[in-house]
Amino acid sequence: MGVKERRAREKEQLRQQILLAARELFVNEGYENVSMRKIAEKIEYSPTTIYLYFKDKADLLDSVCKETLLNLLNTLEELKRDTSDPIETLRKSGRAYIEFGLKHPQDYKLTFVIRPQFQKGLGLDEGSVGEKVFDYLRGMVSECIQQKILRQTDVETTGQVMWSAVHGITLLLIDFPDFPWTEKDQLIDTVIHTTIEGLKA
Amino acid sequence: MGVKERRAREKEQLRQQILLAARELFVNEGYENVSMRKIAEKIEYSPTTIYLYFKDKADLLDSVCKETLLNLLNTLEELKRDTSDPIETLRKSGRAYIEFGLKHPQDYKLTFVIRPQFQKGLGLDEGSVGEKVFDYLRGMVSECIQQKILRQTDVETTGQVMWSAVHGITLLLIDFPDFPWTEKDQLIDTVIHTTIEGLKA
DNA sequence: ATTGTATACTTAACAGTGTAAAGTTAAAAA
DNA sequence: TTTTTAACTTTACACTGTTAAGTATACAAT
Repeated sequence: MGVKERRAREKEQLRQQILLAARELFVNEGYENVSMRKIAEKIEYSPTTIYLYFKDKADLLDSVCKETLLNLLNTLEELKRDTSDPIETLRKSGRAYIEFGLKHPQDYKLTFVIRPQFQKGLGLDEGSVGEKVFDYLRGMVSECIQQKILRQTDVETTGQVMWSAVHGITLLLIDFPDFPWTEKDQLIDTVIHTTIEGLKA
Repeated sequence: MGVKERRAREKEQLRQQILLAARELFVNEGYENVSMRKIAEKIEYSPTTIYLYFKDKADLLDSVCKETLLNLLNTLEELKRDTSDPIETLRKSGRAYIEFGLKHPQDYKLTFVIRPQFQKGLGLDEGSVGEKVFDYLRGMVSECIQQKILRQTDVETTGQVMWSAVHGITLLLIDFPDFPWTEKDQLIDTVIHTTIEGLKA
């Protein structure tokens, strides 16, 4: 009876092993430079074995990105408990989002730039992790508006403006590391501060 | 005597032909899905001929992006003449930038996302077109600050915040077309308005 | 205990990739 | 008319994602 369960466990284990190897390679070498054969070599299985666990390379990417989103969500949610001032929470969340991107630049690009190129269906579908991340943002913004801290415009727009701000600075800092940015921390703070102030006005 | 010049002209012509074919294919099929053989087929030359004109595929991409930046720069500079109110110019330029990105989404991604992945040296080097685009932005911001319309902080940071705002919303709108954005035009206006107001405060 | 069957994995193969090296042809220079 | 140079092509290599067919092992049924 327990045999079947053990088998299932072993299968899941290999699945995780593949996922881990894929993530490491994607992050270190870049999605395009990682071949199925490289992943296979790393886990010491034949290349085609991967196809027993994932539909194709894009599906593998998909799963890696889902994990990344989960990590991001956890990072953000840990934060929420701390303060009760909603605007402070918003500010901190913005910083945490950007720092997450800068700490895991490849994961961030994989999730928010590379993946959309392959999967038009953005992974923000109903019930997805992506949607939960945006729900988190929506909740924060909503609180700020309720407390009349932000100009009472609709929650959606406000949230989207906020997202676009942190997304923009994150990607620029990742993609153009040699650009003569002003001091990084100060720049990030200014972006967040500017956006929030602008949303108040 | 004129022979050599005619030859040079013909060479340049083929170079342009390759560039045109590459751009069209990149834009329509995506950089990764375009092979040197496809480009060659389009111009009716053998694949390796391209290598007589461009170092490799990345170099081809490089040249395409340079053109894109030139187009962007022209679009922006045509705009500057119109108004004398610097803040209005800034607002219009922001809109123009975003609209350029949305009108040519593939070109935009090629230039600001794909290319940096291959060429670490961002094409914002001294004397480059990329630098000129940022110079344009710097100039506008500088005027606004001189007229004390924007909070007197340093020009660089202000410009970078502005860039990050327009870059962010542009990429999000391109990459997540199925996301439930609020009305697009209004969202874009809000992003620009928010950022500028935030920079004033 | 022996047979049949499903499961997990591998081998072989296909059509395609970027690109280097060598070969070809035709025009210009000597 | 011969030699040199320039423009282009052919061939080839090592690699890619992925499909189809093959194999071996563990389980179930007789």
